[in-house]
Amino acid sequence: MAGRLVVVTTPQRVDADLGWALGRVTRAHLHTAQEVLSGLPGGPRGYQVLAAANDGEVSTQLAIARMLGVDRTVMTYLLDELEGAGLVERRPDPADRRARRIVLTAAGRERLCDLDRRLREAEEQLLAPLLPAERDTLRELLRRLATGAAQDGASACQVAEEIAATDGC
Amino acid sequence: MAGRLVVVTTPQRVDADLGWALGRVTRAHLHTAQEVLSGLPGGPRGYQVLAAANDGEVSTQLAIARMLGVDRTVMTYLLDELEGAGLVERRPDPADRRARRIVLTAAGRERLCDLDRRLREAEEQLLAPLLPAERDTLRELLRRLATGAAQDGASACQVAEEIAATDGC
DNA sequence: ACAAGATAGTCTGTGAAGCAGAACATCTAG
DNA sequence: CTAGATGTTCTGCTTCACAGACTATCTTGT
Repeated sequence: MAGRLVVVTTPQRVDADLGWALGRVTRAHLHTAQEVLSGLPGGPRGYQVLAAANDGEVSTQLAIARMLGVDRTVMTYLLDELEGAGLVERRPDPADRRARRIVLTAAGRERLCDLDRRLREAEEQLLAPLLPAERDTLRELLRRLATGAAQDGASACQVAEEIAATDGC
Repeated sequence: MAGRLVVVTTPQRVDADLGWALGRVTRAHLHTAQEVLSGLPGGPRGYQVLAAANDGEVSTQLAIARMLGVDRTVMTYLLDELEGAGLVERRPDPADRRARRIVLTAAGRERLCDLDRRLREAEEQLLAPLLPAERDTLRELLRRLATGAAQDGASACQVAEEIAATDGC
């Protein structure tokens, strides 16, 4: 209200709400992802389980569940389906016989690799309204937020561009 | 597979997945929002309905439903609750007697204003891992993605900083 | 002016999805 | 060796949102 010399943008407008934008983008992403991942057991979450299991650092069911933010009881039937499709295996953890290590089968790795590529394409289409550099910035900012990591040196606007050229697979 | 000379970053790691980051951040935001909005009928979505109805441009139930990405049948009981709490009113649309215009009551505007402020604080805490400028960049990028708008001139990294100083209410 | 189809809102049923809680096996600490 | 914590699975329940039908109104074509 005070007469500051300010463009009067964003006073309680929905499209200024972070929650609204997040929800909308997430929903849109989920939608495109579901098309790409329609055949995969568990859909988008099935993919995330594959990806989580693939990078090895987290591999027990509970660790994956926590990383993906799903209930542990959900992991059970998610993995049932993925295992049934021959994409992952539940191996006894040698260090802790209560736990199961989730490892990808050869088919699983192959499938993941393929999906990864197609997902990337779909995402780029989703991010079309942004400039290429901005897309990388967004990815990087979201990644850092999701991991809870603070900036490690340079600003994201620069960092993002350095990440660009990777091949996948 | 082919021996390209490439830094082997981000080969199918979960935390490189846009969907994963989006889901995680959205979930975190929803969680903090739910604390702030615990008393509000409809929770976070109740807030979004208030915000959508407040900016006037979209005001019929269906328009709001589409903007928020909820089913029209859900709007009915969402609005029932908000109306029951005396925060909004359903007024007949003079131009179309099928439609209802959703308008905020005085109490609704006041409530929205208060929630808006507290939500902002909570969000800033959520965005703590990012630098202040990066937070604005993220907000701006997400907003543009959500509205589907392409960049209108300057890059977001600059644009965001110009938006900063607004008062709300 | 009238009929036919589209659209806004509401209501009812149904199906799915996920969580709480218990059960079982195993680990860790005292 | 006991007591409590932790990983996984299973059962039951609640919740929630979607499909579909229904009414009222708008729109279009003839």
